[in-house]
Amino acid sequence: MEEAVRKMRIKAGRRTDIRRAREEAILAAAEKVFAEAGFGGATMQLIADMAGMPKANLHYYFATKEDLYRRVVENIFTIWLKAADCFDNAADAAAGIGGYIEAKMEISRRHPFGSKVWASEVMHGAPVIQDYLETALRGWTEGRMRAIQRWIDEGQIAAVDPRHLLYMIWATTQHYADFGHQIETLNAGKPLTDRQWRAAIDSVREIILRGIGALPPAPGKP
Amino acid sequence: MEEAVRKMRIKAGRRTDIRRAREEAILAAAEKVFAEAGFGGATMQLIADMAGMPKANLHYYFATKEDLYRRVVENIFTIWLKAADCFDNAADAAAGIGGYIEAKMEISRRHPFGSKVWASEVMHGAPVIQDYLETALRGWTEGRMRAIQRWIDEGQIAAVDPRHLLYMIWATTQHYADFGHQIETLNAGKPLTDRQWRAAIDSVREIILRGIGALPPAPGKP
DNA sequence: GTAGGTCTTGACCATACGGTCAGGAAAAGA
DNA sequence: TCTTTTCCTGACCGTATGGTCAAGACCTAC
Repeated sequence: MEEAVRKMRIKAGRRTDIRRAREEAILAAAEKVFAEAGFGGATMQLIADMAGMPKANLHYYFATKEDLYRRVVENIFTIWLKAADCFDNAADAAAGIGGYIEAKMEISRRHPFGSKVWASEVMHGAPVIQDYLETALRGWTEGRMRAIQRWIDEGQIAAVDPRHLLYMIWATTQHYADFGHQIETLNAGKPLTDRQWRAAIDSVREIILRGIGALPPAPGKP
Repeated sequence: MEEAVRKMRIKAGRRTDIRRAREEAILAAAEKVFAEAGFGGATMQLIADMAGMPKANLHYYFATKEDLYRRVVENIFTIWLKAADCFDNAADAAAGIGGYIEAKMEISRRHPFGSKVWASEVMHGAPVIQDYLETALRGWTEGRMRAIQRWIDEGQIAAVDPRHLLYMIWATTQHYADFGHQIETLNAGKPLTDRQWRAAIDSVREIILRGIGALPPAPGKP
């Protein structure tokens, strides 16, 4: 193949099937290992074993451990931001915020490893994605805060601080992934069942929505 | 000094002043380094530098890195559990839960490093404090859940799931420590002021208390 | 003062880790 | 089939790390 053609291919983002499959396998293994051991505790050998290939092959696809880690974190961030869709296309405050809570709980359930990697990255001062925090995340946050403020102005919800409402949603939903081990231990050592997940989602949504006055007060109270 | 006297001294917990001071200095440095770099990323050299002593001296007081780490985690856990006092000596549900939220927010503010170490430990599967989770934490949790259930039965708060209420409190309050860097970034890169901390605490307490029906619905709403 | 303990520390060691590389296998064009 | 490119991998390397140790400094009780 001519050099020019190869470059065009890469530029067009059309890599070999092999390359795509291998990169995905490595990224999946890396996500798990980084989540379970942290960046410092993770080793290329562990990731290679989990991906079922020799260590040298990892360095063929990803130059350094940092590169691999960065790709993992970027993937998570993308998923994280995408959950915002439920926020925007909502009819009212209860649907918007409730849908967002549900979406984030679903992420915690489906991508526990990714959530942990993200948490770890932020906890350690966001050494590799500080720029994302300052641009994408800041912009996203300001947009949602405006949306919440609009709902407040319209009288749909109580006059809470939109910022702290967002933090509470993030914290609570991600807790079910990041502290999943603790939750499991407190659940007789067993992972949450479908029914228990449903109960968790409903509890979280109910308390928060009622907390911001988007639901009528609980019945059966004096 | 005779061997017997020395042993009595140690048994009585009365070590040398020097020993106590050094151990404290090392523990403080270790807490910070473990929080910022994770267990795997932390090095004994870094901790030694931060504590202002040569690395070999660390190993004189703490046999291994694991020992040192375990001591740090145990210290945190103690603080963590002690916050429960506000829970027990409360006149009613609003005071009990509100006080607990306030206490946990204060911990997040005063011990951000410890909170991060704890979060990191649990996120990675609690390799060194699994026994604590299964004994002390489980017992503590069950006790508080009973207290909450009693408040529900007495009609003081709505019929929420006590377990998920506790998780929400833990998640939200610890978020201000564990994700402090993200919060700071979203606060124009500046740490929260006293006033902002006050607003955060009030927001959290208000939303949660109203969410469980321990506060009257927000005023000024249709 | 001095004996017997505690504390300090530079030098050292074995290991494990991230990363490299050369050379071969496999696939993709021509 | 022959050539070119991509993919694979065992062996290897320099370095950083956790941990050791022996020798000395420093206290403290008598």
